[in-house]
This record gives sequence, structure tokens and C-alpha cells, in this order.
Amino acid sequence: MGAATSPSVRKRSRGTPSVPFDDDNAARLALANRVFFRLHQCANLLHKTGSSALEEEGLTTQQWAVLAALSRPEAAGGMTVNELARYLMISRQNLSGVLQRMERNGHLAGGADPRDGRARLITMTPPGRELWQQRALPKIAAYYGRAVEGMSLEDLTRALHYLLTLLDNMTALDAPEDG
Amino acid sequence: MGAATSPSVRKRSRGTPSVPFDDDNAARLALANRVFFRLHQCANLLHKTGSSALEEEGLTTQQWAVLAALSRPEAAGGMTVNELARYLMISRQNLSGVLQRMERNGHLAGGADPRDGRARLITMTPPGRELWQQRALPKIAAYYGRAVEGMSLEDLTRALHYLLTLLDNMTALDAPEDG
DNA sequence: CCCACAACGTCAATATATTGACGTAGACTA
DNA sequence: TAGTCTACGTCAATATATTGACGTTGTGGG
Repeated sequence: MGAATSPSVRKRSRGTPSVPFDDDNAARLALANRVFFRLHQCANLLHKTGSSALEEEGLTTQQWAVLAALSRPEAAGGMTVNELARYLMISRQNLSGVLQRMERNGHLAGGADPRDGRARLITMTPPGRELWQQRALPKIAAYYGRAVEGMSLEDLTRALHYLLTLLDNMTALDAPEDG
Repeated sequence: MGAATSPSVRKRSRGTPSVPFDDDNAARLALANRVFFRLHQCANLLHKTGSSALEEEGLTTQQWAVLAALSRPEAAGGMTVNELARYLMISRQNLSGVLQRMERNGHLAGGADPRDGRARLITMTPPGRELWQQRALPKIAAYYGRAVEGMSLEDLTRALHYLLTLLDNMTALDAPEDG
């Protein structure tokens, strides 16, 4: 990532006037390079400023994502580690550590799943729910408000669409051996 | 992050017909929530698939960002740790570890800066430059090509613009105590 | 009923990321 | 020249992130 200069990729689409394709391809690669460079910086800065915004609550952006997931009506009965990991698109192994820290802090509790002895049902504790609703959510709203300043609803919609496109493409890249 | 439901933010812009502002604000927050959720997933997947694409070379996306930075003509004489950290927008402490691993692998070398005894000048070793130009760059081009499939030049330009806007906003959030 | 097989969660190793602390080195004041 | 102040790089502690390995549990074919 970062400032990769485009390598000398020589491809010729048959019948095309020869020059436009290469120019277009080079421009696409240069732009892709800049997009991914900034994407990476954005994610780092999001984590940094987001965690800083909830510093008093001791919540990182990952932990707030977990609380957000568990606060949904669909998750009223709790979620298993695997369900949470799939929902958040992180590995079970990573989530396992995050959950341990949040249980240690008293925000979460994990009980046995009555329907599956292998699974653990993760739920918010009353203090965790209180923290989320009373203290975290207002700060998150303020944070989001400042973070998307200057962007219209249409801008946000388009940005979301682009991110979903990139996610789709990279998901395909992630599992090439079964296609 | 993730699926935060909008908290009951009640603000009234004076003189306005009362409803439009709240609706608009709620929609913005909901969209911002989804954008940041996907942004985070994108960054994770970028790191995962990018590092996987350069697995044979033993390069992670962060290491390829370092090589990309050092391969620029402007960095012909090498870069100090601090210059690299500012360019990549990561902390010196983090970069220090990355550079140690890359020196251990023989991709980089760090010498004393003749103009400043405190600084270390980081440069690519000949094997590092060889690896970057001959093996990494073609794979990166292929990776970028697949990652931005279905996006036009205009799409990419707009996506880049949105990321820069978010970066600006979050940079402002990062240093609120001196404004 | 038992045995292979897959799924669930965790442990271990490694690579990023952050902030805080600290020793070394240059710069500026007295 | 000495003293302060800042900048540079690294060490330490902690939180994410990944893959690989492994014990436990549920599910299937015999």
C-alpha cells in the first residue's frame, strides 16, 4: 500500500485502439493505490479518535461494536461467539480475547447455550447496558456528527456504496480456491 | 461502531419547521454508523487479502507501504523514522517495530544520518529493492485490479474524495485541545 | 452403541496499532 | 560553557488482528 508506482503492465485488449486501455488501466491502478492508502489511514484514525471519544467509559471502537451488536433487538436473547464473529467479520480467536476483556470489566456475561453445549451465549450485563445506552450512545452520536461534517445524505450513501463494492471484491479475493 | 441505534438526540434549530432537522440528523447518524462499520471491515479485509496476496514474499500490507514510500524518487536518499511515520500516518513507536522486522529480513538497512546524530536513515537494501520491483509490484497491480473491479475512474475519484473528507474531519477530532 | 467428522471456543505465536516513559542528541538561552 | 528545552528513536504495556493447533461437544454412519 501507499505510494506504489504503477508497474509496467502491458495488456492489449483485442481490437481496441491500443492506447486508451493502458492509460485507463494505469490511471485506475494509481487511483486504487491512493484509495487504499487513505482507507488504511481512515481506519487507523477512526479507531484512534473513536476510542479517545469513549476514553472515560473505557471502551475501544471494537468493544463498542460488540455492544452495538448485542443491543440490537434481534440479539435480545444473546449471541454466541461465532454469531458475533460472523456479524462483525472478525475471527473467533480475536473476538474471544475482546470478550474476555469485556467480561473482566463487567460489561458482558457469558452463559451456556441451552440448545448447544459447545456454544457460549454472550449477553450484556445490566451495568453494560446502562453504560451503552446512557453514556456511550450520546457520545457516539456527537462523534459521528463531527466525523461526517460536510457530507450530505447523498455523499454518505455513495460512500457506503463504494465501501460495499470494495468489500464484495475483497471478499471474492479472500476465497479464490473454491471458485 | 457497528449497529448503533440512534440515541434520542433532541435538538431544535431555532425557526426551522422542527421536523426536517431531526429526521435529517437521524438519517445522517444512521448512515454514518453504517459507513464506519463498513470502513472498519474494509480495512481489516484489505490487510488480510493484501498480506495474503504477498504471502510468498513475506510482506504484510504495512511492510509494502514502507517499501512503497522508500521507492519514491523523493526518498532516494533514504528517510528517517520520523519522516516515514509522518508520511504513513502511524506512530514512531509502531513503525519502529515494523522496521526492525524488515531489517531482520534483510529488506531494509538503517544507517546514521550525517546531518543529525539522533536520526537513523532508513533505506532499501538491494535485495529489498529487487523484491519490491520484480516480485511485489506486479502482484500489487493484479491485486488492485481485482479489488476495484466494477468501479469507474469517476467512482474511484469520488471514493478517494470521501475518504479525504473523513480523514480531514477525524484529524480535526484528533487535536481538539488546541482549537 | 461407537467412531469418524465437523463445529465451537480457546490457547499460542506473530504482526499491527496505541500511549507513556526514557535515554541520547541538537538547539537555544544565559 | 552550562542549562533548559525539544526532537529522535526505542522500550514497555496493552488492545486488536491474523493463522494454526487443540480439547470439548454435537451429529452422522456402522
